[in-house]
Amino acid sequence: MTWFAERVLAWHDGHGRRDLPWQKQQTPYRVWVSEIMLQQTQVEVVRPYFERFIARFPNLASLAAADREDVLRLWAGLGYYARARNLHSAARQARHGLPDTLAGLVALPGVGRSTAGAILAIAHGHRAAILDGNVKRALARFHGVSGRPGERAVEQTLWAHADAHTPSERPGDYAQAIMDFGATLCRRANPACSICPVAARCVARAAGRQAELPTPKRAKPLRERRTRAFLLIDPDGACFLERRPDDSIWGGLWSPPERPLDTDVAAFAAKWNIDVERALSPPTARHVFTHYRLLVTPHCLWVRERPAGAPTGDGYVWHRPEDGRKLALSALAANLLAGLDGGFALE
DNA sequence: TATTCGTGGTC
DNA sequence: TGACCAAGAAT
Repeated sequence: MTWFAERVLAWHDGHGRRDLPWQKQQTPYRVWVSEIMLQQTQVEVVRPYFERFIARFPNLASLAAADREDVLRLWAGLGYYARARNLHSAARQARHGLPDTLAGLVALPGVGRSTAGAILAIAHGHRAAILDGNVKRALARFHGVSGRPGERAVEQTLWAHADAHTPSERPGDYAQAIMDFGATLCRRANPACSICPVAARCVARAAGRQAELPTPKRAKPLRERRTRAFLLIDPDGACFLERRPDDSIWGGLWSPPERPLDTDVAAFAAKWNIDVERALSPPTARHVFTHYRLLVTPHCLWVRERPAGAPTGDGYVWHRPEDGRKLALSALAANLLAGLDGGFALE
């Protein structure tokens, strides 16, 4: 075992997080679900979603037998909904048991090399490397790897370091140790070098380059999309929703209909002023109803404020040009139900 | 290789 | 408070 792995593992044994929900019964199914939820998502955000999901779908068979709608409902609010769609699809593909090889796991939708490695190491005890954002940051600093992760050469170098440090003893514990180490000590900002178990041989630490590594992505210009939301409210205050296409944002979830700015409002209203489905608890539930009044968001801008390279960041925000007030679309319908001004939150 | 996908944490 | 990004994968 390398000095680095030994030190990180020892640190985790004494100070790491070892009582997380998915660390209790480390079955392939539970590890798989947790690793998918944890993609680009912090531990404390995942925790309640994991508990609810496992309570409802305790094993592979129950998930495979579930309706996709129910899977998405449990995922609502967690983001990156392709993960839920892929998870459900993969459960049906592997209905009789998850693969226990790298190639078999990577063949499942939503499972890449790093997630497959985590499942193999944690659930099966195989010597498999992982390379998530935490590991990239820790290894880039420890070995002084310059260059943006994303460049082929940098990626290859980091994978090589990750593999070299992965021990044949306790590979699952090491996988969780190195991720926890990156998340809690070798943080992006304010790394805890003073108590770091590997600071003595850290290249970045010796050179005072902790803040420079890993090399940050290039900042990119803002983009903007303009669309219009159609908010149909029935006499009870329920809001009409429709299911979004899988390949769009919030794919598979329910939201107020979204159309181009030049959409014919009258035609749209005529089309929907019949029996349609409504939702009492947007954006996922459906009910049948008949009469709606149509509210059209006034010159709403659907603005992508995030710089590309920083995934979604400030998110998708509805702006009202008159006063600049803004609100996430996910809260728009809820505010309409509450009788707030045009769906925009009031101070 | 670059973009897209989301919500919330952090400074 | 806006900017950046987190237990990545798909396209």
